[in-house]
Amino acid sequence: LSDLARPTMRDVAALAGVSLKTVSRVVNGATNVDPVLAGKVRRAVAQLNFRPNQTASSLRRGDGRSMTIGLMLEDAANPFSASIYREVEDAATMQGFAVLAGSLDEDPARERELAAALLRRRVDGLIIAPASEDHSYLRHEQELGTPMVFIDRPPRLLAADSVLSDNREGATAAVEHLISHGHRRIAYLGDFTRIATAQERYAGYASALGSIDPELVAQDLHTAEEAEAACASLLELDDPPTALFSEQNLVTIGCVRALRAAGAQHQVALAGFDDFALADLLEPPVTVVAQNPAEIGRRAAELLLRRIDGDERKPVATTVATRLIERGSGEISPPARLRST
Amino acid sequence: LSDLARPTMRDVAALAGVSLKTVSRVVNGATNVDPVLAGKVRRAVAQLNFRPNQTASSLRRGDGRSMTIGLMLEDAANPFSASIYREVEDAATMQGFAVLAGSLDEDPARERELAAALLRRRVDGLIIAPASEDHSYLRHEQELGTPMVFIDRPPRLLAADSVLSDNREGATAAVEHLISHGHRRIAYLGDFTRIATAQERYAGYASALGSIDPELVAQDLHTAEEAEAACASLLELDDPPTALFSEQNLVTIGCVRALRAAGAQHQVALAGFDDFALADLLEPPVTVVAQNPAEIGRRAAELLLRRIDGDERKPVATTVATRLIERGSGEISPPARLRST
DNA sequence: CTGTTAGCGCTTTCAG
DNA sequence: CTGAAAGCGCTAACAG
Repeated sequence: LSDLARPTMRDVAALAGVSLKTVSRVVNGATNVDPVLAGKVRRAVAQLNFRPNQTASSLRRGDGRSMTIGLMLEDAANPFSASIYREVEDAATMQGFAVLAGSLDEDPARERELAAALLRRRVDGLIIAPASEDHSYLRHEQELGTPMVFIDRPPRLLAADSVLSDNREGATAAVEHLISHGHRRIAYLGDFTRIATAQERYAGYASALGSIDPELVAQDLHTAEEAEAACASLLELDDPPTALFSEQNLVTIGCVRALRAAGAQHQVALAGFDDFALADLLEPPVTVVAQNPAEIGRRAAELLLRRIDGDERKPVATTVATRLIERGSGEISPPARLRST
Repeated sequence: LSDLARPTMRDVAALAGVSLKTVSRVVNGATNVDPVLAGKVRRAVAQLNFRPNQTASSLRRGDGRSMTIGLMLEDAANPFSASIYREVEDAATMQGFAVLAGSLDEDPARERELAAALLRRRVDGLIIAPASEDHSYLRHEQELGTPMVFIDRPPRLLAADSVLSDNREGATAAVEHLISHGHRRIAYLGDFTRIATAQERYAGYASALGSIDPELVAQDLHTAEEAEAACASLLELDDPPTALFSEQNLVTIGCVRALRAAGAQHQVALAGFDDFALADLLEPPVTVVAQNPAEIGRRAAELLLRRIDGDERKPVATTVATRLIERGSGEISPPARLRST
């Protein structure tokens, strides 16, 4: 790997026998250039394998755009984040933007570090699935004109755009579905209570149920293993739940495992928040409230790009509907003696 | 969103009453600065909310590093790519690099466009899961000193580092496993024959089997739906296969569906290349040859970062082992009358 | 230890 | 339609 010097516009200009500015015009597709000179320039570009340095260009350019947007995800490896990533990428690419992304792993410190890293690189806008509960540290940046759209969870202590699932509504729908099948003892299994979406989904569970038996509530479950253990305990109660509402993907999977280990997968009903691959191939197939991460990603990207384009309306809060998908596990009835209605 | 001017080092220098260069020194953590002046500078930085412009810095800086690497994936939304992404991100972040990624969707044109977009942004290196079969277009860039590591599929017409699964070996192991359980009529279901990994895995299948019945080979299946249809046809043959070897994730899932639709999931054996979530929760659980995408991502990132650091050894080809995971579907025996050995 | 000068690669004036 | 000069925000090189 010899370190030759990378050709610059200067080199192209010299080879083509024109001025630097003419090269700049041709490279940027200006129309008012003598076709003869333009031809010479293009030939020189090809011969030298010249690649414009977009970072230098954006430094000098009037609008100062880097043509790059920042995307802060919970974890790029999880399917929810990954499908948001993909939609954002597609929308961005279509308009010539590249995507600089990173994962937060529920760590507020990581959120601030990543934001700083992206901002040092002068991204033109930010899409944030936040881990922290205080976004005031972004206010100055926002005032400087960097637009930001929050996804999955709302901004706190900052007025900004958001694109969120209707978490409360979706949870209520799932629990009401279980109630309509005759269940009264419905357990809640969910993630960290400090997570905004978990709070909302718990609120939806609570409001559908009216009164809550604290014995049936297991919170702060963050992995499938934790959920499996918690679920196993619930099933061993003297008066066990006849149905489970699981607040999150990994928790749902933990429940599936625990039910199966107890041989109860056809006795105890299960409805989970968030869909997952192959849910329809499990036995029984798993009933879920599906979010629409692709739609969230698309809407967020479109909104951000409009903001970058100069849209200065006040912040908008967009809600993306959830959808109950009945597959079997949520339509199991309780034992006859325990049936309500 | 008022468009105030973003503070620059000049502004910080003016407020702190020092020279621009002193600010630069403090911001870059130089030690040889009078603590009193450094304090003034830090106060000014905080007061103005100054953020260094890394793109300007890298323009001037000696090494010209953008502290950004480019990552070209098959599809950021699929779990294999997503887990590579995550490992690369972690390795990059640890050394202060950011990741600019994009998806190729098996489109060679998209590969070239994305490479160009990343190179315009002066990424310091490239990790490429290629879609094309000719990478000579990158030679000039490589000679200019941009290191590149190919993953999942090898570079073509270009000498470069690579980190690949042992596709052939893994396929052979899977098919030999089926043979050891008494199967002789083993079908192959796989993706586009132009994809290098599919070629390797087919070669592994062929070499394990010795002789091939073309009736049992279904290729160019790219979606679960196509695979399901192809699998259904195979099951309806006069002399149907007693076992299936599936070359790829989505194909495996198509097979699972087809087997289930035919009620044959406990009669016909199935071994798939590439693991997937919940494979162990299906009925029967699916036997696979697992790749190790995390390991591929980690190795590729480490290698690339070493190259960026100046390592100029000649290209190395790294192989990451696969692992046969016996879960049940691959251990089904053929009907007695058809049993070999 | 600090400041001045030059200039990274490019685009913006603004004059020819 | 073209080019020369200036400068984006920052750091290298050198002088004080």
